[in-house]
Amino acid sequence: MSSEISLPSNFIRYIINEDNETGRYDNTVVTRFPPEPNGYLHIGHAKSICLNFGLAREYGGICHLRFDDTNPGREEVEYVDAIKEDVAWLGFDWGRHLYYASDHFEKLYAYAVTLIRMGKAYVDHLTADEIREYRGTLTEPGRESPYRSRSVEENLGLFDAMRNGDFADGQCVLRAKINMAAPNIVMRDPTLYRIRKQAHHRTGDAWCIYPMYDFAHCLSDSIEGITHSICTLEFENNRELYDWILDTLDTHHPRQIEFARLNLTYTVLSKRRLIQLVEGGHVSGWDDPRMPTLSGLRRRGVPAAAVRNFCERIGVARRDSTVDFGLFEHCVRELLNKSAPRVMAVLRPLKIVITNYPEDRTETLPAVNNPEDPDAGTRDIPFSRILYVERDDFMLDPPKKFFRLAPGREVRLRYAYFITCTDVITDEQGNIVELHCTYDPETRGGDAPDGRKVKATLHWVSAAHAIDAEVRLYSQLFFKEDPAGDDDFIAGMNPDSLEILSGCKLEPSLAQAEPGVAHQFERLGYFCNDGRDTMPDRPVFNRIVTLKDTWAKVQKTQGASG
RNA sequence: UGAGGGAUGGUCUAGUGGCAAGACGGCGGGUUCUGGCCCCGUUAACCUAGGUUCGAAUCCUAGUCCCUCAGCCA
Repeated sequence: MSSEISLPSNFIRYIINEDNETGRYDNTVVTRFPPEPNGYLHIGHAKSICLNFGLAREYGGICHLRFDDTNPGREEVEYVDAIKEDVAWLGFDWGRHLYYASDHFEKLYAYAVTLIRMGKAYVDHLTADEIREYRGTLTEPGRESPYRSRSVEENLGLFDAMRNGDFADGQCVLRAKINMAAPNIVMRDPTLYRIRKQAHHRTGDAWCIYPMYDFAHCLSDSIEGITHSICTLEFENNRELYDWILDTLDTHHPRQIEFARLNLTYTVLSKRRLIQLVEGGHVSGWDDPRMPTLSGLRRRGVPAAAVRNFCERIGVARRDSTVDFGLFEHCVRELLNKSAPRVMAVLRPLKIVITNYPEDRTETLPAVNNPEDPDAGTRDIPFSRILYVERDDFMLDPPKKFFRLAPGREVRLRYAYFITCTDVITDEQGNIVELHCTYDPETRGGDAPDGRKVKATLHWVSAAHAIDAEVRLYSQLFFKEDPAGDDDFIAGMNPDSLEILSGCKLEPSLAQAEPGVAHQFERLGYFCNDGRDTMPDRPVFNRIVTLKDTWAKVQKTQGASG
């Protein structure tokens, strides 16, 4: 933890510091990450996870993982398991502090009974539609339910009957008795319990009434001894009810603090839209490498540390904001540049024959594994007469700033020799099928004894030794910066977000590449073996992120001006 | 137009009455056996109008714009 750079503060730390100064929570910090197990975690959740676990660690406190499982109709163990896996992958440990709101059901029920006894809650037989009508509008007060003045005894009996299953779904609910004219609509006698005759993934058939979020969340926080209950901005209006319930019940009262959720350019982060992508078959699943889900990022090859760094960089505030996706890519590159071993791979092969190199000869040449990490050592790569280079690295009629291979031009093959292009072989249609080059034996290893310079260094692979692979190139799923702003956001999808390349040529060392471990394909980007689709005879690699490409930028401006 | 929030370079975030700072991006340069990394330089902001103050991004007043809320979802 000593390697941490000092970060700018944020408003939450101010609040905690203040609480520590006044001794409000006895100088302890207990936070929690409270996902509902009804979907997969995405990078927006990562912000919350890093915040909650990070603050707890920073202040010497603890952070609970609590599943907010109060709605049996939409929650499943599959999601519970996936969420645990994702949080652990991100690098956080909840230790023995794993909870479920459903753990607290019995206590929650007792609290509800207490509320009834205090005359602060009642069983309402209005239908859902009627409750909506009675609620009023943003500008008009609501009306009181005719069932609002039932006696405590009657309410006690009715609530007991609700629990016993004497009523059908929707027949009645338990409501808090607060104020139907409250300017904050959340306070107009909110529903506390509803009837759901459905099996719950943990409590089975033990219950047929389930607490609503507003009731379960504050009390779960209270029961678990949470001090700072950090949530997103849309719960701001609910804070008044959070406080009301805990004040009325006069029990441990955590402080709810809201922050702005993460938005990212060119991506959607709402659960609803993510589900649409999966169920509509627009992606291959929750862990499609183009998805902003943690499982997608993991499969793509993004290191957890890069996600954590990103979450630190973006900060925490109360204003709505949209982070440039470029910042995320920067964090991924920054980390991978330091850690990823370098290899050579040719994605779009162009055959090269070194005409003055002996046909039966093969030699091995040492290559640096990671210039950023001297301890990474070197490896040997085979060189022979027939090679592949990248098609993009040759141009018949190169423009001004193109430094790579062209007829008559000399370039360096990385860690190998200088070569000069002597002939361009084309087919009947005029397509370039191969290049003939000569090499300078004096330049072995990549330096010319006479000190002559060359403007480009190309990556290459020996044809006879290359591994064939499929490589998947990913780019943004959406064209628009704000895809969610469209009614039909599916129409805004980028049809070329996945490009599959086959017949790619990899250097032999990649035969041992472990799934999910990133390598830099020199001059191209960071890639990793896809653990799911790789077959023994057909490796599949995912592109995690490209390298920055100033040549592409030059090309773009040249294209724009001419 | 009820209530609750929010407005600082293109983007994100600091600032808590005393020189508006950092990161990403952009632009220019250096270095380089990766057009990568690294290094140097540069660009560019306090929503508006008043007020308090020696001094205001910060405090006060008024306004403008944006977000959230009318689930038996969370």
